[in-house]
Amino acid sequence: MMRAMTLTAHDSVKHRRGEGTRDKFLDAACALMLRHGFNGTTVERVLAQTGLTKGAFFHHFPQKSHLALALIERYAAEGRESLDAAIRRAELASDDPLQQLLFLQRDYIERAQLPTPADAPPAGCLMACVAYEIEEHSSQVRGVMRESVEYFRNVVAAKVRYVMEKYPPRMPVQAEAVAEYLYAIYDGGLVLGRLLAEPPALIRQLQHAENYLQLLFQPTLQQEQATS
Amino acid sequence: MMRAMTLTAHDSVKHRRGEGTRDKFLDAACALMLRHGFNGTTVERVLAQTGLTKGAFFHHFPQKSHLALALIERYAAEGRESLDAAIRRAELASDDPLQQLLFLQRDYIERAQLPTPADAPPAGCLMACVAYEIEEHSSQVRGVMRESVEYFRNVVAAKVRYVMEKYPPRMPVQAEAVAEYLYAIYDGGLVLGRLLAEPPALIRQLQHAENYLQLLFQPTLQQEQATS
Amino acid sequence: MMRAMTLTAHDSVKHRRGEGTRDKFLDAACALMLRHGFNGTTVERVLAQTGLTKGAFFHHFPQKSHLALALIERYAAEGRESLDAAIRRAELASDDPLQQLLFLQRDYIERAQLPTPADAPPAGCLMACVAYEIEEHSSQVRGVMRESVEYFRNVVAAKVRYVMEKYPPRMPVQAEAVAEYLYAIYDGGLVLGRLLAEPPALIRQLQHAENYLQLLFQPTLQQEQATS
Amino acid sequence: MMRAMTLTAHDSVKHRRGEGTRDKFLDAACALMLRHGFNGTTVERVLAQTGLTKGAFFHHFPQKSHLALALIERYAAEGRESLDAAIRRAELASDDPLQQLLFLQRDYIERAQLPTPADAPPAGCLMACVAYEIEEHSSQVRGVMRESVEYFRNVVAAKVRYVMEKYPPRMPVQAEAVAEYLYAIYDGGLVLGRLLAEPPALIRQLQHAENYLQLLFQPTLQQEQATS
DNA sequence: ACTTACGGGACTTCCCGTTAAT
DNA sequence: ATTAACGGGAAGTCCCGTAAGT
Repeated sequence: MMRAMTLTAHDSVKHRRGEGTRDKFLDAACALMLRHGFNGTTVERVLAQTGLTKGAFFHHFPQKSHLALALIERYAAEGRESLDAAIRRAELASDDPLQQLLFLQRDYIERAQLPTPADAPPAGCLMACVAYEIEEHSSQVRGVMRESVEYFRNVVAAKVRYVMEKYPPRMPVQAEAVAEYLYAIYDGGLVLGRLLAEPPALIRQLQHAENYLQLLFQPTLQQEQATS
Repeated sequence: MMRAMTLTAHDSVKHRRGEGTRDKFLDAACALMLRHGFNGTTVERVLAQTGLTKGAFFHHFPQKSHLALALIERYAAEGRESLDAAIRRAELASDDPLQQLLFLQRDYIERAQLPTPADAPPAGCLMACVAYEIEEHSSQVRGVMRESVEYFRNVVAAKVRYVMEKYPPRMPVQAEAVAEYLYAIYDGGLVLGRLLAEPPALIRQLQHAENYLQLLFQPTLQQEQATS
Repeated sequence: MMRAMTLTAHDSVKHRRGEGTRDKFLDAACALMLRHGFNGTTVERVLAQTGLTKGAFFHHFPQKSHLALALIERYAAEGRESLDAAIRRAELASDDPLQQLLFLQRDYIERAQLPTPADAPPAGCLMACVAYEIEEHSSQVRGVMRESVEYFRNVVAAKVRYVMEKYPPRMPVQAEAVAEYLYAIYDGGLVLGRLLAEPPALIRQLQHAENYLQLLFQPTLQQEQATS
Repeated sequence: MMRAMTLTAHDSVKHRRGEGTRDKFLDAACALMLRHGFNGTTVERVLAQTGLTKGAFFHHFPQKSHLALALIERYAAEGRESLDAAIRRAELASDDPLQQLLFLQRDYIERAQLPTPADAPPAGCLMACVAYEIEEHSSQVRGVMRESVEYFRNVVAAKVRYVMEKYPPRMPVQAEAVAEYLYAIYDGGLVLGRLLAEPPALIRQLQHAENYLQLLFQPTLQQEQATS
């Protein structure tokens, strides 16, 4: 969640022989998951997508559940990196915490607007996908997902706290809850985009979240914002 | 979405022989879907839950996909009824469109707070569940889902338009987008509740949505609201 | 075997209520058998063809095997009647036994040449059909089939014996074997017609059989015959 | 058709791992087909016969229909080889085309007389078997069958043409039709053997076919032949 | 590291047959 | 006599996983 769906190959410098194969599996499985869910992503389908063979698959993932875990771990790591990078960009752009927070939100909006290849799977959150087949997965997978959300919440909540110190909110809110909310509206927007078969629905939700941040914290609220 | 998960038996007055059986299947399948997803909801599991037999299942649902369609159709119908009833309650409670809208939102919050049986599946939206296995499902299922969201959006947007006529929004917004937003934050909250394994997370999101409505439309904004 | 495939309704005078239904089942099952074999003729397919329901089927045939038996018995009875009628026609046409035998064979050829409706199943012998799934059937069914062949053989062999008394065969043959042979070439022709997807193949075989009878018995063999 | 049922193992010199398994399936399936037909030849029965597993079966035949095709293709290939070998033997035995043709026919008769193991399925033609469940099979299977018959017809017709050049037939016939006839009487004899539950019935039909060839072509017809 | 053959079980589908009701 | 709901099991397909081989 909260970052553009990037299925592009990793840029790891050192490729042990076979690392590429493993990533091919992860890339294919990720795309299939967003189309068919986890149980619908059969090993055979992954093999068909990659052109590799069963032996190769089970060499890298002794159990299919290992694939799910690796997928979620990679997805969580990408999410953290994506957040950290966006925070850095925001902090470079302004010294004011509110401007940084708004910059962060706009950054996510912009990335959500990037064009996607025609054959890309419908936009979606791999974790939400797993969350809706939750009892098919191990507690380890659930742990990674929870920690991933908590990481986002903690990092963003820290920023929100700075904002709240400087800009008293118009309504009583908690920093963690605001951070969570930004996560929730992103995932909610993705679901809505799928239900309506209309990916831009996500953008509209993210803009409401930006509105909310401004209404909550912006002291002088003139009509300087543009909304679609 | 946007309503408590009600798996209670139907109260239709007169059952043709076999209607009860069909509903038993739907009830069990609904609960299983929210735990395992559609592919994880094997017919065998449904039979184990209901104590019925394969013959009975196949009699009512010649293909397993027919179960998915029936499930989604029933869920959509319940959602519409739930919305219509909540709208009626809101209109009885006040004559002011903004108060009605806020009442509606609080109504959903209260229903989300109702205690659930210990063996209930984790809170979730059946449509979101299907949306994350989207390519396993027919276009008919997708159509029912889209129409269901559109119904919610249209009904709520009508109400929002009345609000906007009387209470000019502090930021430029569109009625449909606001209605959509209420849907999205509900589904996003459900996903978040699952990712954190913490169902009350949904409540916090719904309250932010209420905040947003107030900040947008309420002319005199004092500190009378409660936050968790 | 050895008669045109007649699937037309029976002309029984007295129809007890339900007799029509039973015959509908038999007609539909007969056509399906010649397309799909016995195991491929599922009860559901018969129901789809007839528009009747399962209860009606099992009312008339407590087991599916009863259908097979009824089918074979009806087919055997029709075969006997068909033979008896052809024999009568032959005996009316000439007093000479050889001419009668040749008339009989030409009668079968003519009936095999009758046009068939476009939606008729490919020409075939219901008994051959059953014979190729032989171990799926009861000994009772096998008995009816054997007796049916024996009836044909005995009736025709009697005629062949008269021929042999008057016209000593050019090669030593037995009356029963000649009768059998006429049966065999008919069924072989049907198989060939199916293998080549070319129904007229049957006619060519029947004409060879006629040739054989002439070569065996005809004292003065001039070139009065026409062959295709 | 027109050759003894040989289910003996292939004598290919070098087996890739797994070829033996595939042939085991084909051998077992062939025997079961002749007893139960294709639909009666369940995969489970094949497994019971071979002692192999479902996984192995599905590995070699992704669909059951692929088994049918493989079976028919192997059967057709064996039929061609069998015919070619018999033709070679006939051409070694005599220089006279008529003697060769008669030798060929007697060759088939002799092979049909070979004793069969007690547990062998009733004599039958795999193609006739499929032909009587024709609509259960793909057009590819039908094509292989038609080509198989055409091969036999063309090869034998070529020989018959030589005979006709040297020995003008007593009745006007076509070479192709005579070749077809030899095929038809073989398959008809097999059906008759099954209907009478009396395998030797086939031999009697084949001898009539031999008679026919002699009556048609043999210039001086003495009583040197033996009949059963 | 990667391949092919295989093992074996689960799942959907299909089918024969029964039963309660009319 | 005929229907719909249902029972229950078998069939074909699919799929995860193993293992021997290269």
